[in-house]
Formats: sequence, C-alpha cells, structure tokens
Amino acid sequence: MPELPEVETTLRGIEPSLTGRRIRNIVVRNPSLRWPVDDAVLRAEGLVVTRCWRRAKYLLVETGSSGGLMIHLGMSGSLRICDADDAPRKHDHVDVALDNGRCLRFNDPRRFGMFCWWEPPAEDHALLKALGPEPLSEGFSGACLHALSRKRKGAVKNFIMDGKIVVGVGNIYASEALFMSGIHPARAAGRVSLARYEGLAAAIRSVLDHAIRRGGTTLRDFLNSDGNPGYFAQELLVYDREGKPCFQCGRPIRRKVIGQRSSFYCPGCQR
DNA sequence: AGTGCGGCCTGTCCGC
DNA sequence: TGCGGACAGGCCGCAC
Repeated sequence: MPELPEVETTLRGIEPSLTGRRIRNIVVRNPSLRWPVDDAVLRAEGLVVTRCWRRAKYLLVETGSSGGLMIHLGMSGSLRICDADDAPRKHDHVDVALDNGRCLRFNDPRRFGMFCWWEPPAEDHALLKALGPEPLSEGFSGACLHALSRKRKGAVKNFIMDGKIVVGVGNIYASEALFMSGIHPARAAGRVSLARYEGLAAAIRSVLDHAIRRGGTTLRDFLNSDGNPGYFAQELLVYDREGKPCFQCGRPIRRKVIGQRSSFYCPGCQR
C-alpha cells in the first residue's frame, strides 16, 4: 500500500538508474493490471530518459518531448532495478530494459497498479487533470482546505483523501494527521474551523515529510527499489492500534469504518 | 455537485 | 494441519 512517501522514495531510488539512459525495449509479461497494458508503451523503446518525476502517486518516466511512461503502484506494486537477464520473480509484470543491461522491473501481486504511455503535456492527461495540489507544495494550505470544505457534509477523513482536494493522503496518513491535529475523522468536513484546518494541513505536511525522510512507511507489501522492505509501522500513532492505549491520554484507540475504510482515532483526543 | 459504493486482485490471517 | 472466508487497500467510474 504505497502512500505518497513510498512513491517518493521509489522515485528517488530509481531515478539515478534511469535518467540519461536509452530504453532498449519493454517486456510485458502480464498486461492484466488495473487497465490492460497496451502496445502504446512500446513507443518508449529507443528513447532516452530525460527526467523522472512524480505527480500525486503517479510516477512519470519522461522521454524528451515525446512523452513517456506513467506508472502507478496501486496497492501492492513496487519497482526495482535489476539486471535485464535476471530471472523474473512471481508477479514481475513489466520490464523496462536499458542500454546498459540493467532494467526497471515492475512487480505487483494484486495488480491494482497501472503502466501506460502518456503524451505531453502530462498535466492534461485524464488521470492527472483534475488533481488537487501537492501536499508539500505552496499551493496547499489550511485556508484552501477550509474554503473547499464549506457546505460539505461528508467526513473530513474522506475529504482529505479526495485527490481533487489534495493528493497523496492515503488511508494511513489520513488517520495519523487527524490524530495529530485533534480532529475526529467522522466529523463533517464543513464543520471544521479554519484554525483547525491550519493545524490539519500542518500535520499532513509534517507526517508526509517525516515519512519521506524515514524512507517510507510500509505495512506489508512495499519493497523499496533496492528490494528491501522499509518497515516503520511502529512509528504510527493510531493506525492499526485498535484497543491499544493512546500515546497522549492512554484511552484505547478505536477503529471505525468510514467511507469503507478502516479509520483509527482516539475518542479522547479527537473531536 | 456531492456522496456512496462496486469492482478490480492476491497474500495473509483467523477460526473451525 | 488444512481449508475456506474475511479482510486489506487506491482510486476510477458509475448511480443516485
């Protein structure tokens, strides 16, 4: 379940191996991802990678002015750099073989991920067009959360997980940021004050930034690009801690399904 | 327009 | 010990 920090960590891990290299060929072993991997990805063959970047949880491998490859890790996807002739492991669905014998390999047991070709400008791509601001950018603030939430009756947790509002806040960090800012996850988004949204925005930035510095949080499936699990679940304050004492007040952490997803909160500290 | 939910998947874990 | 079923979760796309 890569969250934004895992995607950012993956980006930083693979970027040095890709930029400047020519793509020799693409091998699709299993095209059955969230959307079928189609032949358009073969357009990358023979092109030089000029830049690797990220928008929300989408990784973009850019090949000059022609466009590039777009990869989403979904729930269980991971990328690693290996030798192109290394024997593929289970669930290694796509290879991007490079001109130096190395290879970017996409693995995804649950196949919720995505691998496609994009045409410039990337920001006009259907999947990127409607996205809200990056949480670590200037364009994100408590004021914008407050402004966008007026009259919204849905739970604030669903609101901050909506990619049209702000990208990259997944289920784990949504619970964490709401705990850090003392807001009950089920509270109506429109009934959170500006001051509390300022606190929430700061908490979102803080929790994501911290996780990126730590190299990404993960629970089960994430492997960083070196193939090593990064496992920092012990640092989580509320997520997956049902029944355990709140670090702040000692009351048991509760679990509640909100928007079909498990949410964890402290009934004493969050209102 | 905002909101809720189905569906896509497999590995893991739990209870019998 | 083996087996089946529930569960996990990102996010699109549809229905209301």
